[in-house]
Amino acid sequence: MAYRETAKVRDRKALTEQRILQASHELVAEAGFAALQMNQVAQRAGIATGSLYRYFANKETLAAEVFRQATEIEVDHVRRCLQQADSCALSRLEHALQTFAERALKAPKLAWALIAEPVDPAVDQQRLHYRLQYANLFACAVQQAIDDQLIPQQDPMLSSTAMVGAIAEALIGPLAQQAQDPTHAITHTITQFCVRGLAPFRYSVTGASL
Amino acid sequence: MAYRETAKVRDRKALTEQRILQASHELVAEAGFAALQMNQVAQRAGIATGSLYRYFANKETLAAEVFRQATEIEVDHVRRCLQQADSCALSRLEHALQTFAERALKAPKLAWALIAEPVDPAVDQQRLHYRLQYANLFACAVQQAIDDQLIPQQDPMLSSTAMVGAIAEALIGPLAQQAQDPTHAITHTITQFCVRGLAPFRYSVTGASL
DNA sequence: ACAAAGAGTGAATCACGGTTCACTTTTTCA
DNA sequence: TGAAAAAGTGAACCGTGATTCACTCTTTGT
Repeated sequence: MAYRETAKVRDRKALTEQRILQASHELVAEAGFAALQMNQVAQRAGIATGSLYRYFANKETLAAEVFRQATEIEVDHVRRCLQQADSCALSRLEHALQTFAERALKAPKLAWALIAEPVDPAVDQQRLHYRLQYANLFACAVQQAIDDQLIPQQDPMLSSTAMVGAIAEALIGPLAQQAQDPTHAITHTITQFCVRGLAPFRYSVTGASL
Repeated sequence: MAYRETAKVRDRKALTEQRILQASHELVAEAGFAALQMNQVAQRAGIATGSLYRYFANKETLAAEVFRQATEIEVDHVRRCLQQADSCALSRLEHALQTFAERALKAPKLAWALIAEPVDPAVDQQRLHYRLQYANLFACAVQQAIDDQLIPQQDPMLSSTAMVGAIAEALIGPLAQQAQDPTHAITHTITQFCVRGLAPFRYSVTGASL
């Protein structure tokens, strides 16, 4: 036996894998999973098509991993918003929604790919998994708000899903008109819509928010 | 010239075209536009693959027509709800949302295909067109409610889009758990979420709806 | 320096599904 | 009835894009 993987090789392989994932991420962010084509990925990563298959068993696996990483980042952002301990559950939720909305609006193709684009069973399963994480995060905040009697009793999961849907549709749906209003105004409006949906009785008759 | 299309032939052709559209509609309703494959359509319609092309120039055209017809039906349902003159704008809107939600929940695959599934440019353009009709209908009701001072000033189009998104996501998104609650309860809940999103100050402190 | 083992390559292959077209069948009318 | 015109057929064709594989290049330990 005259060969055993050494650190140098391991590092190079790790680097190549990173380049593959990076290239894939770029393609998806630019034009969705439909643009994730094996020789495009290879070309952008600077390797041969065949080499891809030394790193990922098949396209499904690669796509699922790209999806997983991308969603992880998004979920982390939202989680961080919800962990700030310096305000009430409802404000934190509002902040998280706003972040979610702003990030979606800044990278609409990516957001669409993660939220809605159908790909294949493996990715759809990943999507389900991370969707659950998302929904759980929001739902958890909703539950806290309920416990704190800031909003009335309701199914937190359903509300959470509805809020994600409202934001997604308004910002990246087919009718999302590009930047008629400035970014911040539009995300604020839609966030307010969501929060009001949860919490009718915390708002005064003049409609002023918390 | 020893041939000119006669009534008999015309009728038969019309019938065949109907069968093609019917078969296509079934396939889409069962598994989305991805299942709209030319030889599947032909088989279900009981004709040869080649014959399809005597009726539709290509798949794009067929898909667009299937989409158009299906959406027309849905839009009509909603329009009818909004035309009832016997109640206030907000009640009508609520009724329309409820109808939209119930129909989506009963045929989720079809709803998904019409609302979200990406197909091809021709269909996407149709989608944009009918989405606009949809949004306009809801937005019109929202505007009326604003004029009647039932809800505060807001961008009716944005609210309308958000409501459609909330319903779609909650009912047919990847997290749409099948029938945990009875149909009516779930559509009612989500409808209420939407209406509250519009109209904070019409609700009393107890959270009772109009 | 050499041989074993893995890593890298990219042209060839394969699967899938839309489209075509040479052919058959049906319809119409003189 | 016969010939023109159209309708119907389905196997062959084609483009696209994932996957394979026979080959070359690198790396490693003796």
